[in-house]
Amino acid sequence: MPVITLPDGSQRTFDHPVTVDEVAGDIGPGLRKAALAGRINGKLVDMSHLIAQDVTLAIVTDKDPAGLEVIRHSTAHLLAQAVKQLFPEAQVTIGPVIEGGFFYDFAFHRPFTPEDLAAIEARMAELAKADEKVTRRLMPRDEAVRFFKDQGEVYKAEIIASIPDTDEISLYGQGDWVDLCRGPHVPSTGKLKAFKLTKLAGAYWRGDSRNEMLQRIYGTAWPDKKQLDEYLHRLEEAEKRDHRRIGKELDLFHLQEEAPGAVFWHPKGWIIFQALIGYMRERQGAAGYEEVSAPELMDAALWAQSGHLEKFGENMYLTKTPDERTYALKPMNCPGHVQIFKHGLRSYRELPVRLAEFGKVHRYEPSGALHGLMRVRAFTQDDGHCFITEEQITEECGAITRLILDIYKDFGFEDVRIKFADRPPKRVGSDEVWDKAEAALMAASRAAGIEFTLNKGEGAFYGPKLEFVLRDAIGRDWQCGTLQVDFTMPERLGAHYIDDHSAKRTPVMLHRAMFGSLERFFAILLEHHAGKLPAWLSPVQAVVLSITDRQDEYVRRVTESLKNQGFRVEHDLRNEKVGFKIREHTLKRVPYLLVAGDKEVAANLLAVRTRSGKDLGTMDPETFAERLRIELKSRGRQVLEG
RNA sequence: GCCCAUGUAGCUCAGUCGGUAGAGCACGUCCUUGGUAAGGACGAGGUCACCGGUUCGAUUCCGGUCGUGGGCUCCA
Repeated sequence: MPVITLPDGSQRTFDHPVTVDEVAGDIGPGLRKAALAGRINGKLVDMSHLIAQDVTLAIVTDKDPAGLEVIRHSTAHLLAQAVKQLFPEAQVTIGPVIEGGFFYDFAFHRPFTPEDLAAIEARMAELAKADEKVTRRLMPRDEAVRFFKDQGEVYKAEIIASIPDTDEISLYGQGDWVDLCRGPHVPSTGKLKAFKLTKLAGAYWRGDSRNEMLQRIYGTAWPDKKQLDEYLHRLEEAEKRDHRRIGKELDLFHLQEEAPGAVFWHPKGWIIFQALIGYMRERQGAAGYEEVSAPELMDAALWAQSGHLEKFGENMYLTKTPDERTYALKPMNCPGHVQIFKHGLRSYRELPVRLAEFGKVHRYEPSGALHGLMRVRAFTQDDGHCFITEEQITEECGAITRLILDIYKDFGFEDVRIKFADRPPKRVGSDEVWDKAEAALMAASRAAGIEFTLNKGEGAFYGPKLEFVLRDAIGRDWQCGTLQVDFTMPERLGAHYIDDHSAKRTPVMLHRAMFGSLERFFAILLEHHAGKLPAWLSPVQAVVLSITDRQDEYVRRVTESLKNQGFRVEHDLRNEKVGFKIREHTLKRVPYLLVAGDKEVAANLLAVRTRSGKDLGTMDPETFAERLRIELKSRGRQVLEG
C-alpha cells in the first residue's frame, strides 16, 4: 500500500507496489515521456524501480542536473555497446560521467583512429534509434566475476572483485550488451538524442602510471541538439581565448624548440609582466615585506642539506663547473631566503621577518606536462618567506590569506577555492612536527574564517599548505597562491633567533606566493579577459590615429605629450584608411583609439573610441589624459569606457 | 615519462600517388589623402623540424630524435 509523496507535497496512494514509471504515468503522460529516472528519499533509481513502501519521490527529467548525469552515463554505456559490436576483442573497463560529458576506457590491441571514432559514433546513433530497453538485474558477486571472466572481460572482473561483499552487484543490459554498473540509467536508449565523441587519448588503468595504457574515448551528451550545439560553440569560444593564441596575436611572447618550457618575452608581453611585478611590489611592500634577491646557482651541498636534492632531485637542473663543483639551479627560493635570514644574529624583536623575491626558478618537468605558459620549466614566483615565532602563526597566516584574496579581487577573481593539503608520502620531518604544523595551519585557517576542502597527501615535502585555486576560461582549475607552514627547513638549514631569555630558538617559516607563477597568472589573466586586459595592464593603452598626413604633426605632438605623462601611447601615421587602422588596433585589443582628422586638429580635440566599438565623442587631450589617469589609478574600477 | 596525433613562408593552412612547393594575411615598393573593423597594383619570402635508411632521385615512403597539440601520470 505505498503512499508516495511528491515534491509539491501532494500524495498518491496505490494498492499494489508500483514502478517509478507507473507513478510518472499516473501523474501525466507528458511527464512519463520526459522521465529519465526517479529520486526516492533522495536516492536516484531507475524508472523500472519497484516501490513497495511509503516514500517521497521526485521524477527526474533532463531539466534536473541529475537527469543530465543519467543521460551522460547512459551514453557512455551506449559507446561501450557500440565499441563491443564493432570491435568484439576490445575489453571494457570504466566509463564515468565527467564535467561536460563522459569517457570510457577500453583495452584494445591497437589504437583507435579518428575513422574508428566516426564509425563508433554512427553505430551509437543506430543503437539509440533502435530505442532498446535498458534492464537491470542483480547478481551475486562471485557469479558476476565468473560472468565477465567468461566473456574475457578481465578488467570488469577485477573491478567486481574489488567491490565490498556488502554492496549489491547490479548489471545493466541493453540489446545484446551487458555491463556492470551502479546505475541508474535511462529507461531506453531512445532517450539519448544528442551526443558527440570528442577525442581520443591514452589513460593508465586505474590511473597508475605503472599500469598498462588504455584507450580513452571522450564524448559529450546533452538533452537535445540545441544544447549540444551550444556546448560545442562554447568550446570554440574558449579556444579563441587560449593564451597561446592571444600571445601570438598580440605579439606578447613565444616559445621555441631550443628552450622547451621557457619563455621568450617580447616587448609588449614584458610590459604586462612588469606591470604585474610592479603591482605586487606595491602591495607586499605595504604589507611589510622586504624584497631581496638570492643566487640562482648554488652549490648542490646546500640543496642536499635542505632536503631538496633527495626529495626533489629528479626535477632539478645540475651543472658541473671546471672547478669540479656541482651547482644546482634553484627550483625554489626558500633556501636562499634562509641564508639571508641567518646572516647575522636575529632577535625575537625583529620577527616577523618577511622576505620577498621575484625569483626565477627552474624545474625539470616531464615533457608531457608542459603546456604553454601554464606549465613551464622556468618560471618566476612572487615568492615570500616569513620567519616568525610559533605564537605568530595564526595572525601571520590570517594576514597572508586576507592579502591573497584581496589581491585576486583587483584582477577580477572573486570566486577562489581554497584547499588544505596535508602531509605527502615523500616528506621530511617527524610525524610529531607534521602534527604540529598541520594543527597550526588548520587553526589559523579556522581563525581566519575561510572555507576549505581537504586535499589529502598533497602538501609540500616540508610542510602542509593552503592552495588558492582559480578557474580558467576553459573551466580548468589552476593553483595560484599558496601558503605553507614549515617547522623543518629553518632547522635543517640552521636558522635561529635569540628569544627574550637570550636562548637560541628556531623560527617557524611560512612560505607564500600569491600569483604563484607569474607566467601562469599572466596566462590565466589573458584567458580571463580574452586578451582585453584592463588599461592599467595593457601594453599599449591608446593609439593616436591620423586620417590623412595633414594631421601628422598634431598626432605626433599629442602622442608625445601623453607619453611624457607616463601613458603607454603609440601613434599610427601610416598611409592607410582610418577604417583599416581601427580594425587593426581593435584586433590588438588597444583600449582606446584616438582619431584626429582636420576637424579635431582645428579644435585641439581627439575623437575617442573604445576597443569594444563605443564612441565616447570628442574631448581635448588633457581631458582624456585626466580620465585615463583616474582609470589606471583605480585599476579599472573607474572606467573611462563606462 | 606514457598513449595518440602532428611539424610546409612571420601567421593560418593547401599540396606533392617520390622528380626540391602554393594561397590568404602579414612584410617591401608604388598608386591612392581616404572620417571609425580590411582601397588597389607589383614584389620579395621556404635546405618542406632535425638525423639516418630505402631509391637514379625523398619535403613526400620507413626508422629514430626533438618540438608542439590532446589526454594520462605529475605539478606553481
